[in-house]
Amino acid sequence: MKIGELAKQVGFTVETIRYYEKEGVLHPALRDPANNYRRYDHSHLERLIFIRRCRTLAMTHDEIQVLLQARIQPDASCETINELIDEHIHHVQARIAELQILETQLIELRGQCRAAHTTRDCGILRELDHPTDDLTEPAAAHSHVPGSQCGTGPHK
Amino acid sequence: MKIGELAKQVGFTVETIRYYEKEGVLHPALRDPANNYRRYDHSHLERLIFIRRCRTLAMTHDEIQVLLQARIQPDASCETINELIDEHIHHVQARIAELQILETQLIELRGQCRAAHTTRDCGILRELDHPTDDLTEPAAAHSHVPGSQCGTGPHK
DNA sequence: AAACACCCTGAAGCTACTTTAGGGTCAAGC
DNA sequence: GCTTGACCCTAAAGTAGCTTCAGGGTGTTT
Repeated sequence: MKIGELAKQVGFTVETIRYYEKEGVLHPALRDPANNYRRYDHSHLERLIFIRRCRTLAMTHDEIQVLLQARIQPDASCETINELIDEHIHHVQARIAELQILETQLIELRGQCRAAHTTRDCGILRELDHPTDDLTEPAAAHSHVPGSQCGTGPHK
Repeated sequence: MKIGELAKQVGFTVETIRYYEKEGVLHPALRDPANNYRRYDHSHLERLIFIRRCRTLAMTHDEIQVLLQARIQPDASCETINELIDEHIHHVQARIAELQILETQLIELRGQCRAAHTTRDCGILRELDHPTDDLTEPAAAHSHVPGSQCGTGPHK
């Protein structure tokens, strides 16, 4: 199977798959001696599906590496895995909580200016200029689950 | 006021303030001719507090630039501002919804392995290996409010 | 005069990719 | 046999919003 075919089957772009190889998340493919094209088999496909599932669950490459490592040690305890998932759930929950606070603040801010008039009289700007509540930490500061401005592009 | 003093007052690091100047978010400071140190006055402080408030609300630098621009055109309509905030609220809400789906999926996954045993029998790994539900898009794909792996470091 | 806190610059690192630039391969159609 | 278009390759730079590093000057205190 060539890389384009594999990409189609797992729902990554060709570039992403090559990137994964470079980063060591995916084992290097064998090359066709005739043209240097990468050749993939079923094991690559399985591994990529695994990786895709993990990314869908918003795990980092580090976390995925831990899981992939565990996967090839069938006799080891799976406690590490359970802990990893638990921690990850906590990250996600923390991020949700942060964003909900953010949502509340934004809605309140929006309420400062219901009708459109000049910026001079805009309650939103006024509020941003002279915060009534204290300067809290930026919302995205401490979670590994991101805050508000990173993942712009699509995956395919 | 020197940069360290300013940093302390607004809650950014010195490096962040220098970065903002380089990026054009903050106007360049005057320099002390004796030692080339940056000198700040009250207007810089106000502007930085404004920026900090916006970042706390998880706005991008582009969004902040729009607001800063509006702030110096007191006779213009503030409709742009209202729309910007509305859109931003939608981004945040979309992100929350995505993360809540993610949370559900993770908790269900976690439920596949309640007791610690060998990885061979770990329900979590089994589930990741052979996804029962279809391969959906990664959770962070389409929102400008990030998904799960960007904002690692603290702000101060 | 040494120690230490503070200031400066420019460049690289971070995450997980995407985009760009420049070029080779292969099958089909004229 | 030659072009067209789909596919493959690499290396490097760009994305967002900083942080960290390397290397060096300034200023106050002891």
